[in-house]
Amino acid sequence: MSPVPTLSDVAKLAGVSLATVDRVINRRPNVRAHTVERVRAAMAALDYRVDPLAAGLARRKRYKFVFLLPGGTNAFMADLAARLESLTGWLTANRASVETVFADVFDPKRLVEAIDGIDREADGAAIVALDHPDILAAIDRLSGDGVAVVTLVSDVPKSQRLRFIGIDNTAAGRSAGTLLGRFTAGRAGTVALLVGSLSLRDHVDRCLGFSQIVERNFPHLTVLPVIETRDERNRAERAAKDVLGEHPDLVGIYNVGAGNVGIASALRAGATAIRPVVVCHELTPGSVEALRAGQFDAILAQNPGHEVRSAARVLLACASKTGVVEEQERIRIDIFIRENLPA
Amino acid sequence: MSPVPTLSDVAKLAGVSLATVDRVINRRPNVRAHTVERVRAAMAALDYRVDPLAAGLARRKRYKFVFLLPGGTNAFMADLAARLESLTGWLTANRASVETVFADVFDPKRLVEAIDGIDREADGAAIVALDHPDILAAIDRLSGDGVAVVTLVSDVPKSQRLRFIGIDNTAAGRSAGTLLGRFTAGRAGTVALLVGSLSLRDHVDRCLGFSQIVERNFPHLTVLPVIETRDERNRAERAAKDVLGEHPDLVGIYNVGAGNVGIASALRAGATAIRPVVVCHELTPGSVEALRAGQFDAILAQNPGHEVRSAARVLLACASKTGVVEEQERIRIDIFIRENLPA
DNA sequence: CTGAAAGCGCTTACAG
DNA sequence: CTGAAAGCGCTTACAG
Repeated sequence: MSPVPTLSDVAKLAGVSLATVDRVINRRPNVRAHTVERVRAAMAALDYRVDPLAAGLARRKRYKFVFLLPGGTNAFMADLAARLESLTGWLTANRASVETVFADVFDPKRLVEAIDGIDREADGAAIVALDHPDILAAIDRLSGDGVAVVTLVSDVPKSQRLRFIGIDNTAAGRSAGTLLGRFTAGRAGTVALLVGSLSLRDHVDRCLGFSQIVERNFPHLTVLPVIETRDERNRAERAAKDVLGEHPDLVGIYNVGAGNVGIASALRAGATAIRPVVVCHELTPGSVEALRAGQFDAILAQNPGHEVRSAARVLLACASKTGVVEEQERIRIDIFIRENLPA
Repeated sequence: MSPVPTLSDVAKLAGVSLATVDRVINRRPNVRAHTVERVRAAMAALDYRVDPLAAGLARRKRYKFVFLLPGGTNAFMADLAARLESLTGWLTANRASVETVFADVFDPKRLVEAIDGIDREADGAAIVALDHPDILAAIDRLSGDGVAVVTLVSDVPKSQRLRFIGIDNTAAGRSAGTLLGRFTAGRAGTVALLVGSLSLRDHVDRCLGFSQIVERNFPHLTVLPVIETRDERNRAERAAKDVLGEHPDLVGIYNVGAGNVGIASALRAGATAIRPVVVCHELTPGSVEALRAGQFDAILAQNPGHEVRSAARVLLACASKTGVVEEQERIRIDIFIRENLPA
């Protein structure tokens, strides 16, 4: 017997053929209970584990996955798409291909159409979704048709998705609250809260976490009513300008959604006595530049490269019935200040 | 031709045998320049890429790696060892095994012995090293004997190591300086700086980055002379107690090395009017508890799971001559506050 | 310098 | 319900 036991070793020990061992390992039907037992015992005795390389090679199948991402100009989403693009080499090496579809996330009808339009022959799909009943239903239809679904970045918790790949957004909001609160160093005043849309679950969760922390731990800060920017740069700029103009006691801005370039530009235009503390989300050229320039104070982030790799690994593991290294798939809430920005 | 081109497709197109194509792909000797050209052209025309599964299966070789970690009670290092342990499944699946060796990092002589003792038949080694001339020489001997070396956590920059897997420690020190400086919210006073040892490159680098930032950006803070703790819990506790007793104006503590449990306990014993801001390194049960309890304010961390996986992937890629996803191997400086602690 | 053949450890039809 | 044989896409001796 070789140093590492093989299928043949198991077959020999159990006194059956290779095909039968294969049936037991892969839980295929038509094996007598008694035979299953014998094979199981032999596997246990030898501490046998299948060789994924050999199994992958022998299985002729190639896998197909679909990634459904938001269209539009959102820099983070563009980054996500780019990371996915650069993952194709790895995917090909693992006998998989991916089709990327872009859809308008802000419009439930279109998103439903896009989900319903996903090829039912696909082995899996990763979807940046809106938490809306119609979307939930569409995801469940897709899943019911045998396509494994993971939600990416923004979750639809009650759907039949296999798993959510993204950060805990309530915790991210709480982190933003603590950083902003502490960085204001005791100054009293108002704080502006900008979001892309109140119909996006991740944005709402961040608002919740933020408000909780500020109310409890920083009573000298008053959070202004939420402003929606639709994740558009111009609207974010307008909102920041208004807020800077109308509230001379503004000590902080938390931008939950996109549009950071607009905020930086508003900050440049309307210089105040003491610059407000600014906390935002995602490493994009605009946000990084503002952090470097000292206009922003902290960036909360999720790693888009990690997210697409995680989605791909999870879908592949599901399709090929192999395991997942749980710890590796946990997406962390990254905190960046000027000093720990990646090179 | 299949949807994805294979070796046979290339061989057919180039009018040569499989073996010859294999020689060209793997840069084996004894192929006429002209033949090489023909094969290269065919590969390019078909956009051929080798199937790593098939190649891995056909190559009968199994890989052996050695991980050299510090012995002792350091909680982070114990975590690192545990993560490595739980990676064995993945390693086996990839035809690799690892031997873990523990050595005293604080003693150059012993460390040299340990490095010299590494099996020259091994395909690669990951070493948590001390940046010392004798260690450098030992690493270069190992590397010269054909064992690929990566340094882990602490680098020996001028050695022949393939790559360093860890964080930028100067940047980590700068991050600590900014967080501690901003969290003190303008209060003036002294700051204590504890390190494990000034002969550890990572510790010294952190001190450097920290001092730079504090001097430049927080002139109202005075950094006290560095205290060495040898990464021992009791010495750290003693140091913290002394500093708390002797400096009523202490506003901050930065612990560069291990021994966080000792510091937390000193903090509990010697209650001061305003608790000093505490920044430390690594997520360990003790540091996490202190952060949760509000005794510590921030933890800088490197992800030990990521680090051992990265080391394993890099060594495996080197041994099997396959590629590395650069972006995936970059170890980030994680910042944790109570709110973004992993679940 | 080049090629024919065996084999890596599985899975897949097909036959019984 | 079970097995014999072919084959997945490479690499490895061996022969010439």
